[in-house]
Amino acid sequence: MPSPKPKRRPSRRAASPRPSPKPYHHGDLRRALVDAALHLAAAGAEVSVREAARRAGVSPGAPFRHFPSRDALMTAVAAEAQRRFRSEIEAALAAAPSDDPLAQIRSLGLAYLRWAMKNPAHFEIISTGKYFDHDAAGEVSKDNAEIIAVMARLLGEAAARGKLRHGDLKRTQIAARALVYGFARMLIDGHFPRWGIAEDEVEPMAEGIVDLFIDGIAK
Amino acid sequence: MPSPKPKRRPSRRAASPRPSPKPYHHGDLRRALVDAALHLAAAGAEVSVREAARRAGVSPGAPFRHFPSRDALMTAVAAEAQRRFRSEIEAALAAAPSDDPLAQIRSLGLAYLRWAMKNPAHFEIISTGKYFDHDAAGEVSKDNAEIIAVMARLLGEAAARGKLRHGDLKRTQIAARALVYGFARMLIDGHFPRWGIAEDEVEPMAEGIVDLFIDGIAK
DNA sequence: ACCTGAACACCGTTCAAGT
DNA sequence: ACCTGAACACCGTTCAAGT
Repeated sequence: MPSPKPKRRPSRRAASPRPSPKPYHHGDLRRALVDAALHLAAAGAEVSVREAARRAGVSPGAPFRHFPSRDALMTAVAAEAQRRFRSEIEAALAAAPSDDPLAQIRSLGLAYLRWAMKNPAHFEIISTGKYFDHDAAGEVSKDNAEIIAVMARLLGEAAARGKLRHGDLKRTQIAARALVYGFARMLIDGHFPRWGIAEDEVEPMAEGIVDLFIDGIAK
Repeated sequence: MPSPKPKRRPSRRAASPRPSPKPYHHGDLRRALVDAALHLAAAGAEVSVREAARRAGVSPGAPFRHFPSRDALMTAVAAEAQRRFRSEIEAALAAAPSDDPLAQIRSLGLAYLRWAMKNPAHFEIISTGKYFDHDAAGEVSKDNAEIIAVMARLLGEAAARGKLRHGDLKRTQIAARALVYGFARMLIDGHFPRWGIAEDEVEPMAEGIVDLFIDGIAK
């Protein structure tokens, strides 16, 4: 991952000869904290408010001017990750043949798994229910609901064309989601070594289970 | 869950007239700490070494005489939970028709999901890769490997009788595990409300996806 | 308006000292 | 042999005080 280094943004107007190394007003501390948290997570570290503050060059109390709690920060981080996740999935769907719903479902599943494999820590932040207990996380829910809606539409089209063996679309959709969610989670939770699956076998296996599932539901 | 209350075991030899309310030697502090942690988790609380020590009536440093770290305590907790999980699954398998591998696989899947639904916090402790990073957790791995082996045997039998559509048994097994793991995790991570699945719809849905999957792999 | 820095109540963990 | 209790370095969070 090419880590976009902490951008020292030019101060808002005329830059003073020597830009102060620790400006009193940060400019966009909120954004800097979210970025720091994303980098911490991607590096495999625990995300702490204090460490994010350190990375942003501010005092331990400063983040609480922008987020009422650690959970609120993590919710913002999750929203950003979910946004990236969704946009990658939509790109994959756009590249798939638009007249074949099962092929589109396959693309959706593969894009889902590929993103999770490339961004395991961010996937975990999106997935785990530790933050935003209710669905107070409007943005996260919205982006997720969008993916759910796309999948529902694709399943509906497939059913309309007589391509599905099973009539209960909701059940089919939950099973599909459980499959990819479970695979991604097993990866993140470190189960594959115990299953004798080496790192370079994960991606082919991901493809394999998507195909196996689609074969199973297709008529 | 009938909480087995912290057993005040009789002091080792002749009990003094009034048993001291806070005995200096605990008897089995290790066990008491694991039990406390299991109860804390089941109650939805964070498991902390200090809180477990408090529950066991000892000082904050005492647990470290029995566990080198918090992770070591959690590993012991996970081992106990995994043991219970495995024994419930084996009971369910024993009750299923022994001459029908697909029916046994169905029983296995349902027992897996039922235990996870009844013991979400314990399932999470077993599943999450935060503790016992490698497979240093001998007991957990052994009990889990046992379940994996049973499933592999059942799939092998089903294939030998020509009951499977797909020849790649490993792939089929990973897909099956990802399905139940993902369903359990979605429950724990709190995703079902966002999917419009109420609490009393979870169990039928669990059955539904197991049946759908087995239909998909059966010939 | 935004940030500092000290403070508080929590953790995990260590270690001398007690019994 | 096992536990206490103080200590240390961390957290999240609050709040007066600074600019």
